[in-house]
Amino acid sequence: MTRQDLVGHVASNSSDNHDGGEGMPERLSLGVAARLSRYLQVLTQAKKMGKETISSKELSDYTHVNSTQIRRDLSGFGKFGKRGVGYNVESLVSQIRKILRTAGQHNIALLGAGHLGKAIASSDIFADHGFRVVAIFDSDPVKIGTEVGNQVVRDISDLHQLVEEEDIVVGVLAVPSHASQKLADELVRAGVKIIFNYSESLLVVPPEVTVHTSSPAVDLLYALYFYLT
Amino acid sequence: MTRQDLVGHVASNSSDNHDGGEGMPERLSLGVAARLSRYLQVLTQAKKMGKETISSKELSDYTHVNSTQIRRDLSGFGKFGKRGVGYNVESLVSQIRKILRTAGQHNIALLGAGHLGKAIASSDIFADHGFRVVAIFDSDPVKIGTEVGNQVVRDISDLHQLVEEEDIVVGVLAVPSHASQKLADELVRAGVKIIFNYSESLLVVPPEVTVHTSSPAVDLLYALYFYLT
DNA sequence: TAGATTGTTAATCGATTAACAATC
DNA sequence: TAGATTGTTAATCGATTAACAATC
Repeated sequence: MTRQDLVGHVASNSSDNHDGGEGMPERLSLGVAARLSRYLQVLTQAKKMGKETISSKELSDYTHVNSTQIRRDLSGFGKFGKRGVGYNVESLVSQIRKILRTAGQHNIALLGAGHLGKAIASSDIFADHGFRVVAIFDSDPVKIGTEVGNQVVRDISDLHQLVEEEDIVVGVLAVPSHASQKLADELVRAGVKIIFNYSESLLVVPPEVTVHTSSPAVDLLYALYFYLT
Repeated sequence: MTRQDLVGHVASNSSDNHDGGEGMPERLSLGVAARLSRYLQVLTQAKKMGKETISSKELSDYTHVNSTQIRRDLSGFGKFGKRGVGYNVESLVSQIRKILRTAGQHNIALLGAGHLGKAIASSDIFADHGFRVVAIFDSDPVKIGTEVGNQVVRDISDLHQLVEEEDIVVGVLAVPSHASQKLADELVRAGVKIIFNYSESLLVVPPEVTVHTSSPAVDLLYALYFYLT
Protein backbone atom coordinates (compact mmCIF):
# COMPACT_ATOMS: atom_id res chain seq x y z
CA MET A 1 0.00 0.00 0.00
CA THR A 2 1.09 3.68 -0.85
CA ARG A 3 1.12 3.63 -1.72
CA GLN A 4 0.35 5.11 -0.82
CA ASP A 5 -1.19 5.12 1.16
CA LEU A 6 0.11 4.59 1.89
CA VAL A 7 -1.04 7.27 3.51
CA GLY A 8 -3.06 7.44 6.99
CA HIS A 9 -5.27 4.55 7.75
CA VAL A 10 -8.34 3.65 9.65
CA ALA A 11 -8.85 0.84 12.13
CA SER A 12 -10.06 -2.28 10.40
CA ASN A 13 -13.06 -4.45 10.97
CA SER A 14 -13.16 -6.55 7.89
CA SER A 15 -15.85 -8.97 6.80
CA ASP A 16 -16.55 -10.91 3.63
CA ASN A 17 -16.25 -8.99 0.41
CA HIS A 18 -16.20 -9.67 -3.27
CA ASP A 19 -19.26 -11.80 -3.45
CA GLY A 20 -18.60 -11.96 -7.14
CA GLY A 21 -22.06 -10.84 -8.17
CA GLU A 22 -23.34 -7.34 -8.56
CA GLY A 23 -24.59 -7.03 -5.01
CA MET A 24 -22.82 -4.60 -2.76
CA PRO A 25 -20.74 -6.37 -0.12
CA GLU A 26 -21.44 -5.66 3.52
CA ARG A 27 -18.35 -3.64 3.91
CA LEU A 28 -15.47 -2.88 1.59
CA SER A 29 -12.01 -4.01 2.55
CA LEU A 30 -9.62 -1.23 3.52
CA GLY A 31 -7.66 -1.65 0.31
CA VAL A 32 -10.67 -1.53 -1.97
CA ALA A 33 -12.10 1.54 -0.24
CA ALA A 34 -8.74 3.33 -0.46
CA ARG A 35 -8.36 2.54 -4.14
CA LEU A 36 -11.92 3.50 -5.03
CA SER A 37 -11.34 6.84 -3.32
CA ARG A 38 -8.28 7.39 -5.45
CA TYR A 39 -10.06 6.50 -8.66
CA LEU A 40 -12.64 9.04 -7.67
CA GLN A 41 -10.03 11.75 -7.29
CA VAL A 42 -8.68 11.15 -10.78
CA LEU A 43 -12.15 10.81 -12.28
CA THR A 44 -13.27 14.06 -10.70
CA GLN A 45 -10.35 15.85 -12.31
CA ALA A 46 -10.82 14.07 -15.63
CA LYS A 47 -14.44 15.19 -15.63
CA LYS A 48 -13.36 18.77 -14.98
CA MET A 49 -11.02 18.54 -17.92
CA GLY A 50 -13.92 17.52 -20.12
CA LYS A 51 -12.89 13.89 -20.58
CA GLU A 52 -15.88 11.68 -21.40
CA THR A 53 -14.40 8.20 -21.23
CA ILE A 54 -11.34 6.78 -19.54
CA SER A 55 -9.64 3.39 -19.82
CA SER A 56 -8.31 1.29 -16.97
CA LYS A 57 -4.87 1.89 -18.48
CA GLU A 58 -5.23 5.66 -18.16
CA LEU A 59 -6.55 5.36 -14.62
CA SER A 60 -3.55 3.18 -13.90
CA ASP A 61 -1.12 5.80 -15.22
CA TYR A 62 -2.51 8.39 -12.84
CA THR A 63 -3.05 6.25 -9.76
CA HIS A 64 -0.15 3.80 -10.15
CA VAL A 65 -2.60 1.02 -9.43
CA ASN A 66 -2.28 -1.93 -11.81
CA SER A 67 -4.88 -1.73 -14.57
CA THR A 68 -6.02 -5.32 -14.07
CA GLN A 69 -6.72 -4.55 -10.48
CA ILE A 70 -8.72 -1.47 -11.39
CA ARG A 71 -10.93 -3.52 -13.72
CA ARG A 72 -11.23 -6.15 -11.05
CA ASP A 73 -12.16 -3.64 -8.36
CA LEU A 74 -14.86 -2.15 -10.55
CA SER A 75 -16.24 -5.34 -12.02
CA GLY A 76 -17.01 -6.56 -8.52
CA PHE A 77 -19.88 -4.06 -8.43
CA GLY A 78 -21.23 -4.26 -11.94
CA LYS A 79 -20.27 -4.00 -15.59
CA PHE A 80 -19.50 -0.32 -15.76
CA GLY A 81 -17.17 -0.37 -18.77
CA LYS A 82 -17.59 -0.81 -22.49
CA ARG A 83 -15.13 -3.15 -24.20
CA GLY A 84 -12.93 -1.38 -26.68
CA VAL A 85 -13.96 1.99 -25.27
CA GLY A 86 -13.40 2.26 -21.54
CA TYR A 87 -15.48 3.73 -18.75
CA ASN A 88 -17.81 6.70 -18.96
CA VAL A 89 -16.25 9.21 -16.59
CA GLU A 90 -19.43 10.79 -15.33
CA SER A 91 -21.31 7.57 -14.71
CA LEU A 92 -18.28 5.97 -13.06
CA VAL A 93 -18.00 8.91 -10.66
CA SER A 94 -21.57 8.45 -9.54
CA GLN A 95 -21.22 4.67 -9.31
CA ILE A 96 -18.18 4.92 -7.07
CA ARG A 97 -19.85 7.58 -4.95
CA LYS A 98 -22.74 5.20 -4.52
CA ILE A 99 -20.41 2.34 -3.55
CA LEU A 100 -18.57 4.53 -1.06
CA ARG A 101 -21.92 5.79 0.22
CA THR A 102 -20.60 9.31 0.07
CA ALA A 103 -22.89 10.60 -2.61
CA GLY A 104 -24.35 13.23 -0.31
CA GLN A 105 -23.15 16.47 1.16
CA HIS A 106 -20.99 16.42 4.27
CA ASN A 107 -20.31 19.34 6.53
CA ILE A 108 -16.95 20.36 7.91
CA ALA A 109 -15.84 22.59 10.76
CA LEU A 110 -12.50 24.25 10.14
CA LEU A 111 -10.43 25.14 13.20
CA GLY A 112 -7.78 27.74 12.59
CA ALA A 113 -7.94 30.82 10.37
CA GLY A 114 -4.19 31.23 9.82
CA HIS A 115 -2.43 30.73 6.51
CA LEU A 116 -3.34 27.09 6.29
CA GLY A 117 -6.94 27.66 7.32
CA LYS A 118 -7.32 30.36 4.72
CA ALA A 119 -5.77 28.15 2.06
CA ILE A 120 -8.21 25.37 2.87
CA ALA A 121 -11.24 27.64 3.04
CA SER A 122 -10.55 29.22 -0.33
CA SER A 123 -9.68 26.01 -2.14
CA ASP A 124 -12.22 23.68 -3.65
CA ILE A 125 -10.44 20.42 -3.00
CA PHE A 126 -13.04 19.60 -0.37
CA ALA A 127 -15.98 21.08 -2.25
CA ASP A 128 -15.26 18.91 -5.29
CA HIS A 129 -15.93 15.82 -3.24
CA GLY A 130 -19.07 16.94 -1.52
CA PHE A 131 -17.49 18.38 1.60
CA ARG A 132 -18.52 21.87 2.61
CA VAL A 133 -16.81 24.08 5.16
CA VAL A 134 -19.79 25.41 7.10
CA ALA A 135 -17.97 27.04 10.01
CA ILE A 136 -14.52 28.45 10.73
CA PHE A 137 -13.16 28.97 14.23
CA ASP A 138 -10.15 30.74 15.69
CA SER A 139 -8.99 31.72 19.14
CA ASP A 140 -7.51 35.06 18.04
CA PRO A 141 -9.97 37.86 18.93
CA VAL A 142 -8.58 39.91 16.07
CA LYS A 143 -9.60 37.25 13.55
CA ILE A 144 -13.01 36.52 15.05
CA GLY A 145 -15.65 38.34 13.05
CA THR A 146 -13.51 38.71 9.94
CA GLU A 147 -14.48 36.88 6.78
CA VAL A 148 -12.52 33.96 5.35
CA GLY A 149 -13.74 32.17 2.23
CA ASN A 150 -17.39 33.33 2.57
CA GLN A 151 -17.52 32.40 6.24
CA VAL A 152 -17.33 34.60 9.30
CA VAL A 153 -14.66 33.42 11.73
CA ARG A 154 -16.25 32.39 15.02
CA ASP A 155 -15.20 31.88 18.59
CA ILE A 156 -14.59 28.28 19.59
CA SER A 157 -17.33 28.55 22.21
CA ASP A 158 -19.86 28.34 19.38
CA LEU A 159 -18.52 24.97 18.25
CA HIS A 160 -20.92 22.71 20.10
CA GLN A 161 -23.97 24.57 18.88
CA LEU A 162 -22.78 24.69 15.27
CA VAL A 163 -21.97 20.98 15.19
CA GLU A 164 -25.54 20.21 16.17
CA GLU A 165 -27.23 22.79 13.98
CA GLU A 166 -25.21 22.01 10.87
CA ASP A 167 -24.80 18.29 11.41
CA ILE A 168 -21.01 18.50 11.24
CA VAL A 169 -19.25 15.13 11.03
CA VAL A 170 -15.72 16.21 10.21
CA GLY A 171 -13.40 18.62 12.03
CA VAL A 172 -10.27 19.92 10.32
CA LEU A 173 -7.46 21.05 12.62
CA ALA A 174 -5.34 23.73 10.95
CA VAL A 175 -3.78 25.02 14.16
CA PRO A 176 -0.32 25.00 15.77
CA SER A 177 0.71 21.73 17.38
CA HIS A 178 0.56 23.06 20.92
CA ALA A 179 -3.16 23.84 20.54
CA SER A 180 -4.29 20.77 18.66
CA GLN A 181 -4.95 18.28 21.46
CA LYS A 182 -7.10 20.75 23.36
CA LEU A 183 -9.12 21.51 20.25
CA ALA A 184 -9.38 17.84 19.37
CA ASP A 185 -10.94 17.34 22.80
CA GLU A 186 -13.41 20.11 22.03
CA LEU A 187 -14.30 18.50 18.72
CA VAL A 188 -14.86 15.15 20.40
CA ARG A 189 -17.02 16.75 23.08
CA ALA A 190 -19.06 18.49 20.41
CA GLY A 191 -19.76 15.15 18.74
CA VAL A 192 -17.48 15.25 15.70
CA LYS A 193 -16.58 11.74 14.53
CA ILE A 194 -13.71 12.32 12.12
CA ILE A 195 -10.77 14.62 12.78
CA PHE A 196 -8.44 15.65 10.02
CA ASN A 197 -5.23 16.75 11.73
CA TYR A 198 -2.90 19.10 9.88
CA SER A 199 -0.75 19.65 12.95
CA GLU A 200 2.11 17.34 13.77
CA SER A 201 0.92 16.26 17.20
CA LEU A 202 -0.19 12.77 17.95
CA LEU A 203 -3.77 13.16 19.09
CA VAL A 204 -5.40 11.03 21.73
CA VAL A 205 -9.11 10.45 21.09
CA PRO A 206 -11.78 7.91 22.10
CA PRO A 207 -11.93 4.79 19.93
CA GLU A 208 -15.13 5.83 18.16
CA VAL A 209 -13.40 8.88 16.72
CA THR A 210 -11.11 8.56 13.70
CA VAL A 211 -8.04 10.75 13.41
CA HIS A 212 -6.34 11.23 10.09
CA THR A 213 -3.03 13.03 10.36
CA SER A 214 -1.69 14.77 7.30
CA SER A 215 1.93 13.92 6.77
CA PRO A 216 3.43 15.34 3.61
CA ALA A 217 6.95 14.73 4.85
CA VAL A 218 6.21 11.05 5.31
CA ASP A 219 4.87 10.85 1.78
CA LEU A 220 8.04 12.54 0.58
CA LEU A 221 10.29 10.16 2.48
CA TYR A 222 8.50 7.35 0.79
CA ALA A 223 8.83 8.86 -2.68
CA LEU A 224 12.46 9.69 -1.99
CA TYR A 225 13.27 6.12 -1.08
CA PHE A 226 12.15 4.91 -4.47
CA TYR A 227 14.06 7.67 -6.15
CA LEU A 228 17.24 6.86 -4.28
CA THR A 229 17.11 3.12 -4.89
CA MET B 1 -2.26 1.37 1.55
CA THR B 2 -3.53 4.58 3.66
CA ARG B 3 -4.90 5.45 3.99
CA GLN B 4 -2.48 3.81 2.89
CA ASP B 5 -2.13 4.77 1.92
CA LEU B 6 -2.52 4.21 1.77
CA VAL B 7 -2.82 7.82 0.09
CA GLY B 8 -0.57 8.58 -3.32
CA HIS B 9 1.66 5.84 -4.49
CA VAL B 10 4.76 5.26 -6.52
CA ALA B 11 5.28 2.93 -9.45
CA SER B 12 6.58 -0.43 -8.30
CA ASN B 13 9.66 -2.34 -9.25
CA SER B 14 9.82 -4.96 -6.57
CA SER B 15 12.54 -7.49 -5.99
CA ASP B 16 13.28 -9.99 -3.26
CA ASN B 17 12.95 -8.73 0.28
CA HIS B 18 12.84 -10.09 3.77
CA ASP B 19 15.93 -12.18 3.55
CA GLY B 20 15.28 -13.05 7.14
CA GLY B 21 18.71 -12.06 8.35
CA GLU B 22 19.93 -8.69 9.43
CA GLY B 23 21.16 -7.69 6.00
CA MET B 24 19.38 -4.91 4.22
CA PRO B 25 17.32 -6.17 1.28
CA GLU B 26 18.03 -4.75 -2.15
CA ARG B 27 14.91 -2.75 -2.17
CA LEU B 28 12.01 -2.50 0.23
CA SER B 29 8.56 -3.46 -0.97
CA LEU B 30 6.14 -0.59 -1.38
CA GLY B 31 4.19 -1.63 1.67
CA VAL B 32 7.18 -1.91 3.95
CA ALA B 33 8.56 1.45 2.85
CA ALA B 34 5.19 3.11 3.40
CA ARG B 35 4.81 1.63 6.86
CA LEU B 36 8.34 2.43 7.94
CA SER B 37 7.72 6.04 6.91
CA ARG B 38 4.64 6.13 9.07
CA TYR B 39 6.42 4.64 12.08
CA LEU B 40 8.99 7.37 11.61
CA GLN B 41 6.33 10.04 11.76
CA VAL B 42 4.98 8.76 15.04
CA LEU B 43 8.44 8.18 16.47
CA THR B 44 9.52 11.70 15.57
CA GLN B 45 6.56 13.10 17.47
CA ALA B 46 7.05 10.71 20.38
CA LYS B 47 10.65 11.86 20.62
CA LYS B 48 9.52 15.49 20.67
CA MET B 49 7.18 14.66 23.51
CA GLY B 50 10.07 13.27 25.48
CA LYS B 51 9.08 9.61 25.23
CA GLU B 52 12.09 7.32 25.63
CA THR B 53 10.65 3.93 24.77
CA ILE B 54 7.62 2.82 22.80
CA SER B 55 5.99 -0.58 22.40
CA SER B 56 4.70 -2.11 19.19
CA LYS B 57 1.25 -1.85 20.75
CA GLU B 58 1.56 1.91 21.17
CA LEU B 59 2.89 2.32 17.67
CA SER B 60 -0.07 0.29 16.50
CA ASP B 61 -2.53 2.55 18.28
CA TYR B 62 -1.17 5.58 16.48
CA THR B 63 -0.60 4.10 13.05
CA HIS B 64 -3.46 1.58 12.92
CA VAL B 65 -0.96 -0.97 11.70
CA ASN B 66 -1.25 -4.34 13.43
CA SER B 67 1.32 -4.64 16.21
CA THR B 68 2.53 -8.05 15.03
CA GLN B 69 3.24 -6.57 11.67
CA ILE B 70 5.18 -3.72 13.20
CA ARG B 71 7.42 -6.14 15.09
CA ARG B 72 7.76 -8.21 11.94
CA ASP B 73 8.66 -5.20 9.81
CA LEU B 74 11.31 -4.13 12.28
CA SER B 75 12.75 -7.53 13.11
CA GLY B 76 13.55 -8.02 9.46
CA PHE B 77 16.38 -5.52 9.86
CA GLY B 78 17.72 -6.40 13.29
CA LYS B 79 16.72 -6.87 16.89
CA PHE B 80 15.90 -3.31 17.80
CA GLY B 81 13.56 -3.97 20.70
CA LYS B 82 13.95 -5.11 24.26
CA ARG B 83 11.51 -7.78 25.46
CA GLY B 84 9.28 -6.56 28.22
CA VAL B 85 10.26 -2.97 27.51
CA GLY B 86 9.74 -1.99 23.91
CA TYR B 87 11.82 0.04 21.47
CA ASN B 88 14.11 2.93 22.27
CA VAL B 89 12.52 5.84 20.44
CA GLU B 90 15.70 7.67 19.52
CA SER B 91 17.61 4.67 18.32
CA LEU B 92 14.63 3.38 16.35
CA VAL B 93 14.33 6.72 14.58
CA SER B 94 17.90 6.54 13.39
CA GLN B 95 17.61 2.87 12.44
CA ILE B 96 14.57 3.52 10.27
CA ARG B 97 16.21 6.55 8.70
CA LYS B 98 19.13 4.33 7.84
CA ILE B 99 16.84 1.70 6.31
CA LEU B 100 14.98 4.29 4.28
CA ARG B 101 18.32 5.84 3.29
CA THR B 102 16.94 9.24 4.12
CA ALA B 103 19.20 10.02 7.02
CA GLY B 104 20.62 13.06 5.25
CA GLN B 105 19.36 16.48 4.41
CA HIS B 106 17.20 17.00 1.34
CA ASN B 107 16.49 20.30 -0.32
CA ILE B 108 13.11 21.52 -1.48
CA ALA B 109 11.98 24.23 -3.86
CA LEU B 110 8.61 25.69 -2.94
CA LEU B 111 6.53 27.11 -5.78
CA GLY B 112 3.82 29.51 -4.67
CA ALA B 113 3.94 32.10 -1.90
CA GLY B 114 0.21 32.35 -1.29
CA HIS B 115 -1.57 31.19 1.86
CA LEU B 116 -0.58 27.58 1.37
CA GLY B 117 3.01 28.40 0.47
CA LYS B 118 3.35 30.56 3.57
CA ALA B 119 1.83 27.86 5.73
CA ILE B 120 4.32 25.31 4.40
CA ALA B 121 7.32 27.64 4.68
CA SER B 122 6.59 28.53 8.28
CA SER B 123 5.77 25.02 9.43
CA ASP B 124 8.33 22.47 10.47
CA ILE B 125 6.58 19.38 9.18
CA PHE B 126 9.21 19.10 6.47
CA ALA B 127 12.13 20.24 8.61
CA ASP B 128 11.43 17.51 11.17
CA HIS B 129 12.16 14.90 8.57
CA GLY B 130 15.29 16.40 7.11
CA PHE B 131 13.67 18.38 4.31
CA ARG B 132 14.65 22.00 4.02
CA VAL B 133 12.92 24.64 1.93
CA VAL B 134 15.89 26.36 0.29
CA ALA B 135 14.04 28.48 -2.26
CA ILE B 136 10.56 29.96 -2.70
CA PHE B 137 9.19 31.12 -6.03
CA ASP B 138 6.15 33.08 -7.13
CA SER B 139 4.95 34.69 -10.32
CA ASP B 140 3.41 37.73 -8.60
CA PRO B 141 5.84 40.69 -8.92
CA VAL B 142 4.40 42.13 -5.72
CA LYS B 143 5.47 39.05 -3.78
CA ILE B 144 8.90 38.68 -5.36
CA GLY B 145 11.51 40.11 -3.07
CA THR B 146 9.38 39.86 0.07
CA GLU B 147 10.37 37.48 2.80
CA VAL B 148 8.47 34.29 3.63
CA GLY B 149 9.72 31.98 6.35
CA ASN B 150 13.34 33.24 6.26
CA GLN B 151 13.51 33.03 2.48
CA VAL B 152 13.27 35.77 -0.11
CA VAL B 153 10.60 35.03 -2.72
CA ARG B 154 12.21 34.69 -6.17
CA ASP B 155 11.16 34.85 -9.75
CA ILE B 156 10.60 31.49 -11.44
CA SER B 157 13.34 32.30 -13.95
CA ASP B 158 15.88 31.60 -11.21
CA LEU B 159 14.60 28.05 -10.75
CA HIS B 160 17.04 26.23 -13.00
CA GLN B 161 20.06 27.85 -11.43
CA LEU B 162 18.86 27.26 -7.87
CA VAL B 163 18.11 23.60 -8.50
CA GLU B 164 21.70 23.09 -9.60
CA GLU B 165 23.34 25.23 -6.95
CA GLU B 166 21.34 23.84 -4.07
CA ASP B 167 20.99 20.28 -5.30
CA ILE B 168 17.21 20.40 -5.11
CA VAL B 169 15.50 17.03 -5.55
CA VAL B 170 11.94 17.86 -4.55
CA GLY B 171 9.59 20.54 -5.88
CA VAL B 172 6.44 21.44 -3.95
CA LEU B 173 3.61 22.94 -5.99
CA ALA B 174 1.46 25.22 -3.84
CA VAL B 175 -0.13 27.07 -6.72
CA PRO B 176 -3.60 27.32 -8.31
CA SER B 177 -4.61 24.40 -10.53
CA HIS B 178 -4.46 26.38 -13.73
CA ALA B 179 -0.76 27.12 -13.23
CA SER B 180 0.43 23.77 -11.98
CA GLN B 181 1.12 21.87 -15.21
CA LYS B 182 3.22 24.70 -16.59
CA LEU B 183 5.24 24.89 -13.38
CA ALA B 184 5.56 21.12 -13.24
CA ASP B 185 7.12 21.32 -16.70
CA GLU B 186 9.55 23.94 -15.40
CA LEU B 187 10.48 21.72 -12.46
CA VAL B 188 11.08 18.77 -14.76
CA ARG B 189 13.20 20.89 -17.07
CA ALA B 190 15.22 22.12 -14.13
CA GLY B 191 15.98 18.54 -13.13
CA VAL B 192 13.71 18.02 -10.12
CA LYS B 193 12.88 14.33 -9.65
CA ILE B 194 10.00 14.39 -7.18
CA ILE B 195 7.03 16.72 -7.38
CA PHE B 196 4.68 17.16 -4.49
CA ASN B 197 1.46 18.51 -5.96
CA TYR B 198 -0.91 20.42 -3.69
CA SER B 199 -3.08 21.53 -6.59
CA GLU B 200 -5.93 19.40 -7.84
CA SER B 201 -4.71 18.99 -11.41
CA LEU B 202 -3.56 15.72 -12.81
CA LEU B 203 0.01 16.38 -13.85
CA VAL B 204 1.67 14.82 -16.85
CA VAL B 205 5.39 14.20 -16.34
CA PRO B 206 8.08 11.95 -17.80
CA PRO B 207 8.31 8.45 -16.29
CA GLU B 208 11.50 9.20 -14.35
CA VAL B 209 9.73 11.89 -12.34
CA THR B 210 7.46 10.96 -9.45
CA VAL B 211 4.35 12.99 -8.74
CA HIS B 212 2.64 12.80 -5.40
CA THR B 213 -0.70 14.56 -5.32
CA SER B 214 -2.05 15.67 -1.98
CA SER B 215 -5.66 14.65 -1.64
CA PRO B 216 -7.17 15.43 1.74
CA ALA B 217 -10.68 15.02 0.39
CA VAL B 218 -9.88 11.51 -0.77
CA ASP B 219 -8.55 10.65 2.65
CA LEU B 220 -11.74 12.04 4.14
CA LEU B 221 -13.95 10.03 1.81
CA TYR B 222 -12.13 6.96 2.94
CA ALA B 223 -12.47 7.77 6.64
CA LEU B 224 -16.11 8.68 6.14
CA TYR B 225 -16.87 5.33 4.54
CA PHE B 226 -15.72 3.50 7.62
CA TYR B 227 -17.68 5.85 9.81
CA LEU B 228 -20.87 5.36 7.84
CA THR B 229 -20.70 1.57 7.70
C1' DT C 1 9.62 -13.88 40.61
C1' DA C 2 5.66 -11.86 37.90
C1' DG C 3 4.39 -9.01 34.19
C1' DA C 4 5.23 -7.24 29.88
C1' DT C 5 6.66 -7.29 25.31
C1' DT C 6 9.63 -8.86 21.73
C1' DG C 7 10.87 -12.02 17.89
C1' DT C 8 9.16 -15.73 15.13
C1' DT C 9 6.34 -19.42 13.41
C1' DA C 10 2.57 -21.17 10.87
C1' DA C 11 -1.66 -20.70 8.77
C1' DT C 12 -4.87 -17.83 6.14
C1' DC C 13 -6.43 -14.38 3.44
C1' DG C 14 -6.28 -10.77 0.08
C1' DA C 15 -3.55 -8.39 -3.51
C1' DT C 16 -1.25 -8.69 -7.65
C1' DT C 17 -0.38 -10.05 -12.23
C1' DA C 18 -0.36 -12.21 -16.88
C1' DA C 19 -3.16 -13.91 -20.07
C1' DC C 20 -7.00 -14.15 -23.00
C1' DA C 21 -11.75 -14.77 -24.60
C1' DA C 22 -15.57 -11.69 -25.13
C1' DT C 23 -17.22 -7.79 -27.33
C1' DC C 24 -17.62 -2.90 -28.29
C1' DT D 1 -13.47 -6.19 -40.23
C1' DA D 2 -9.45 -4.67 -37.21
C1' DG D 3 -8.15 -2.60 -33.05
C1' DA D 4 -8.93 -1.69 -28.45
C1' DT D 5 -10.27 -2.63 -23.98
C1' DT D 6 -13.18 -4.92 -20.72
C1' DG D 7 -14.33 -8.77 -17.57
C1' DT D 8 -12.56 -12.90 -15.60
C1' DT D 9 -9.69 -16.84 -14.67
C1' DA D 10 -5.86 -19.01 -12.54
C1' DA D 11 -1.63 -18.92 -10.41
C1' DT D 12 1.62 -16.57 -7.31
C1' DC D 13 3.19 -13.67 -3.99
C1' DG D 14 3.05 -10.76 -0.02
C1' DA D 15 0.30 -9.08 3.97
C1' DT D 16 -2.05 -10.15 7.95
C1' DT D 17 -2.95 -12.35 12.17
C1' DA D 18 -3.03 -15.34 16.33
C1' DA D 19 -0.29 -17.61 19.18
C1' DC D 20 3.51 -18.41 22.08
C1' DA D 21 8.24 -19.30 23.57
C1' DA D 22 12.01 -16.36 24.76
C1' DT D 23 13.60 -12.95 27.71
C1' DC D 24 13.92 -8.33 29.60
